Amino acid sequence: MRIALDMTSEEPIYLQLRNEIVLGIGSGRLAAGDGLPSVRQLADDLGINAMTVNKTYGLLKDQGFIEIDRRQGARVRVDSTQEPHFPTLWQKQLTLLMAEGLARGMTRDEFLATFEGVFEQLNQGGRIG
Amino acid sequence: MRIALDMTSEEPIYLQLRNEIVLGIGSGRLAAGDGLPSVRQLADDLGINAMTVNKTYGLLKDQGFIEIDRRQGARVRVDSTQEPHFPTLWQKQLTLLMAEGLARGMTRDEFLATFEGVFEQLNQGGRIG
DNA sequence: TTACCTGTATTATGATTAATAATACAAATG
DNA sequence: CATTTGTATTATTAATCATAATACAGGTAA
Repeated sequence: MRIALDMTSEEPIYLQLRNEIVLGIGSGRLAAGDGLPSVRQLADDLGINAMTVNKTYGLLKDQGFIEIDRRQGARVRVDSTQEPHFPTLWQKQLTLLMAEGLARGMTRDEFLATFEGVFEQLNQGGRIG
Repeated sequence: MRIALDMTSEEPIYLQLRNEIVLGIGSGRLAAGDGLPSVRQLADDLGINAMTVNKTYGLLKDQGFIEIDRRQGARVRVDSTQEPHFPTLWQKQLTLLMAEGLARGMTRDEFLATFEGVFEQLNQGGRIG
């Protein structure tokens, strides 16, 4: 899976990496059970420190997206669903995002159109099989 | 307008404040042309430093949500729309958010329902007149 | 067993950011 | 002329980010 990091961004590297992996899972490019590279391997590929990757993996584990097995490494969880207050947080983020859109003058139709477009995009990203 | 800050949050105060104001604008509780409190006034009310409020106002100005007039203070912009690469950024954020939802097992219908709910909530928040 | 590769913990360092505090200043209002 | 606006400056404290160099426990495979 291709991962692009912006070293000039003010967004921390470990967060960028976390987001890229979540995007991979959400789009299906990373399927449940798929293994992730080892922290050293991925750090080498991306040209960053292994502890930074480790921080990302720890975060993804805490957030329930992956599970970590000694020796086997990190794998995408089969049931990423069970996070207690996820719905509340998610809705809060959506509220802020939509408020920003409304403040910019977006209409309900524009919301729906963008929504549909993103959904399509994510659904096409998956693998066949 | 009521503003609640969480001093224990890891989200910076100036960002929390920025988000609260954007929520105010998006929901219509703050209408175009409305004046915001002075930096010192708001800082006093919230029990934070005036320079922190100033940082928030500067950010909101840079992002096109408010305009700042010496002596008159800060006012909500009438045309918050004209920000060049806003649509791209907005879509990127929505993509990440929806990917997170998909990874959690959310369905298309759940997306739409939540979306409608948040839209309603924001539209009811506005003022009459 | 031995050698290797997992994630992880530790300690240190340098750079940046967040928040506060105490002033000070230009500009506009009353 | 006194007041209030946003803003700039300087300093300080605390926290975060990223790196580096190791080291360790625990599985795996030669």
